[in-house]
Amino acid sequence: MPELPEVETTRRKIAPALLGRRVSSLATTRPSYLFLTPPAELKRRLQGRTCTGLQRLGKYLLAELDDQSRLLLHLGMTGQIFTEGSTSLRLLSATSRAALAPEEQPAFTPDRHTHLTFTFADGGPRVFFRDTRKFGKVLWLAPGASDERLDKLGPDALLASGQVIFQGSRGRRVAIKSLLLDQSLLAGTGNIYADEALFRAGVRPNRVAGKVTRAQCDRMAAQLVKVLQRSIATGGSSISDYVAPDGQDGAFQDERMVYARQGQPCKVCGTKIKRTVIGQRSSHWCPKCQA
DNA sequence: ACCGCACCCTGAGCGC
DNA sequence: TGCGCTCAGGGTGCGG
Repeated sequence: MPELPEVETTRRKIAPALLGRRVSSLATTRPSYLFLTPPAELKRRLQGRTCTGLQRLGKYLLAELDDQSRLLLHLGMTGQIFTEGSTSLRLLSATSRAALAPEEQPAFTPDRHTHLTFTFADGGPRVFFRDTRKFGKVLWLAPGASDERLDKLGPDALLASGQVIFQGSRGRRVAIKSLLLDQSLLAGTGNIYADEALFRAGVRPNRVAGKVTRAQCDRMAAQLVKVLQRSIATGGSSISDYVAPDGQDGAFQDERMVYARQGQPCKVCGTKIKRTVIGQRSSHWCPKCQA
């Protein structure tokens, strides 16, 4: 689910439900891949704490706590953070959703994929962290502690510049698409928006990074920023407050030019959109619009 | 330093 | 209905 726009949307949505509320207890699932801090320690560290700030670093969320410690969260591929009582339709499969009338929305109860359940001292709505594939991450950071994951992040993708991409790409033989996904170059770019930015910049995803011109880098940076901002404005590609009864996805869905549109006509020139695999990620592009 | 690839895990959708 | 296969918005760690 989450690239920069989805994580930012999550941050904005969840912040009001988190800030200033004291955690009375934390429930977790069993120790697993996603717990970089073991569940038992996590409970100990977070009980009694109050969240004083929530920031986004690339695709990471970093919660600041009242004892100066911090909680690092990553949503991986399928992570979701949401409050009790928010619509739970998007937690169900598309087929389950379609079968339900709006008034039949079931109340969400933590299931085996709900790895964190925050209960607050004020007795208000709980906050859940759910991740079916467990590619997400949960890490508690002691006051003043740093983490290599954060240290190696490049500048935020919303601040992308042609200069950064140009310099970072010199001498590199990887595909430019792979470079755009490198979080140490720019933090926050993911598979959808890399493809969308490359289309809008008119650059083929498999171009050797070191051969991309300065002018192309300028276009890629400008289009990346534009597409990310636009997606944030529409609430991201799949995370949104409102999910139509028919199970329709997020608003940015309709604005995608290439991602997951293989075989369909290019919205600009009508040529069939191609799909190829670059760096183990599916890539979508127009053979005519992208040189 | 760079590069390509295996791997972490679960579920949906498809063809047979 | 079930089986086997492919696919999925991410990141790490390994060997060459």
